[in-house]
Amino acid sequence: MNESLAIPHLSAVTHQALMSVRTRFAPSPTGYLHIGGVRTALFNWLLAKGAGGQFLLRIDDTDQQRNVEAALAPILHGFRWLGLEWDEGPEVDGPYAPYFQSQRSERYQAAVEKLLETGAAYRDFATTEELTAEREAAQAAGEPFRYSRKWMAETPEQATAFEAEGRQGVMRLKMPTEGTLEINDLVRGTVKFDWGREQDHVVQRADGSCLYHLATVVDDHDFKITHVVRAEEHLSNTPRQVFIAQALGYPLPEFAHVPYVAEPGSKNKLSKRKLEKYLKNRDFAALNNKGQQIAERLGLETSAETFNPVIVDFYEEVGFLPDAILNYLVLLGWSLDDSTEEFSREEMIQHFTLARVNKAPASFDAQKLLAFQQRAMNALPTKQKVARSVEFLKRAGLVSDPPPCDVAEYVTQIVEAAGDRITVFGDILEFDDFFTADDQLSYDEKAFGKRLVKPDDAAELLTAFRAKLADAKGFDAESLDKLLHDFVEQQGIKIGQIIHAIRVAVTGKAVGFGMFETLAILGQQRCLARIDRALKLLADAKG
RNA sequence: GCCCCGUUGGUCUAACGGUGAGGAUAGCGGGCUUUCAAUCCGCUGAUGAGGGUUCGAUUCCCUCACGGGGUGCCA
Repeated sequence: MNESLAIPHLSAVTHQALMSVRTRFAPSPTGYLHIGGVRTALFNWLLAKGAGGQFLLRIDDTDQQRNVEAALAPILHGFRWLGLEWDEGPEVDGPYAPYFQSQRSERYQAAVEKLLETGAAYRDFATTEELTAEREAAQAAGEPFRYSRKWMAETPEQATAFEAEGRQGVMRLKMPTEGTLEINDLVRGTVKFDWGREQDHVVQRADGSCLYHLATVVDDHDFKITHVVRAEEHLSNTPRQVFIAQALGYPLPEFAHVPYVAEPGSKNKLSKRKLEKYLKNRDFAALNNKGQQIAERLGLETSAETFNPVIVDFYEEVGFLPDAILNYLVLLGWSLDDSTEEFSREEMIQHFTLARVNKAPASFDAQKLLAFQQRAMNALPTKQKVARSVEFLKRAGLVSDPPPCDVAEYVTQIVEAAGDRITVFGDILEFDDFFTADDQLSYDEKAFGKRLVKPDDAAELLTAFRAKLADAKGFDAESLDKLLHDFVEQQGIKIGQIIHAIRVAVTGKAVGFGMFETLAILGQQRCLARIDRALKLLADAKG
């Protein structure tokens, strides 16, 4: 063994340990997890996992909301459901706890004091009115606003004097007045800013509470974040954060500003507040309706504000597969090449790079999401499809809980016959006719009219076919296929003249999957019972 | 107003300065069929505008338009 082999190996390990990639996502506890936020979080997660590093969750609750815990729970739940586990953060903690900004005030206070000491910040006593006046004057003069620092207190004497006037002091950054800042953004490349255009931002209010920009810089440093990957709306905020970091003597993290996820069919940022507008988008509305229908069958108490395709909970309730959502989302702003579309979790981790993240926002496309879901669902083994479908059936009250012992077998037949008609697990509920008692089956009025009432020979044919069914020896799909075809030949009719009537009679619906599978699954007794009932209803209808 | 970022079919995207601008999804037409779905075959559809640089521009530069962000004691 020679040394030249051993040494590089060792140093590579050391290097990796030192340079361990740490990323974070910083949600505010708003009570729900936004799909656009998840996409940004996913990029962070992928970057960290791909480098063997850590992904952390930090809670931006500087606003001190009253019920942080309740508002945070759905967010954490959403991350877990998607399988975006965090290495450090709420509930799992970690070496740099606490991970809640509301609990880190002392850290921010210490930073403010240091900024003051080094002259990077100053106490300011301007009133809101005075600042507004300055702003308006600058605007009237057509000049960019820059605070005059008239009420800046650089000595304790000055501060005392201002306080004597009844003024309250805040802490402001003393920003450079000239020069340029160049940052090398991992997505956007070199971006230049003019220091002279930056404001003396407030970092601490009169009541001692600190603002976001200060807090985020301190936290990212404390948590040893190496890559700040966030939405592009923060790009313009970066200079002030760089200033704070440098003033505190922190090394700068890498920055990557990723585009936001846009509204369906537009380039506006996707927001939870404009749902009404999105519902005018056909595809978005279709997805939403699908969800609402499933929710209704499940008996969920939903409202448009808390249950819609912008919110991650929606997908869980309706029965999407997390991997399908991630696969769709990763392609919203990132691509590997000109043709690869399908990625497992591991493949995403393996291939993701910031260099191939797009600069332009990408619109949320409900149809394409559904297409990814469809594909993932088709690839799922029947056994898993059945297990999840049974859960949904139980929740909808269509099978009792605990289910009868043969439920899995029964549902397996349905799932297999349904094939790709099941896009999300909630779709199983559309086949409720397999789970209702024969004398409770409800008939679609339109279908009943068109296929049973209207054709003059419906009752006659159905009665004749019922007799055949009653005598049937085998009741599997293949035998039934033959049975019906023989019947049709005997009667000298086309199959279309009877098969729709049969479908409506036994399922109550105009559409469904293969007729023979349907009959076979229901079994002889139930088919006969349902046909009898349909014939009776038909007779009543014809009066 | 000023500063920063962006702009390829409806949508997501690909294209060392040299491709018939490729793929996906959607749409349309047709076949198959007992309905729906699926499937098969075929088709429509894009480089925001204008100037440069270049033998050659989606790609580089400038101007404009449009969209987004910042200019907050919001995050």
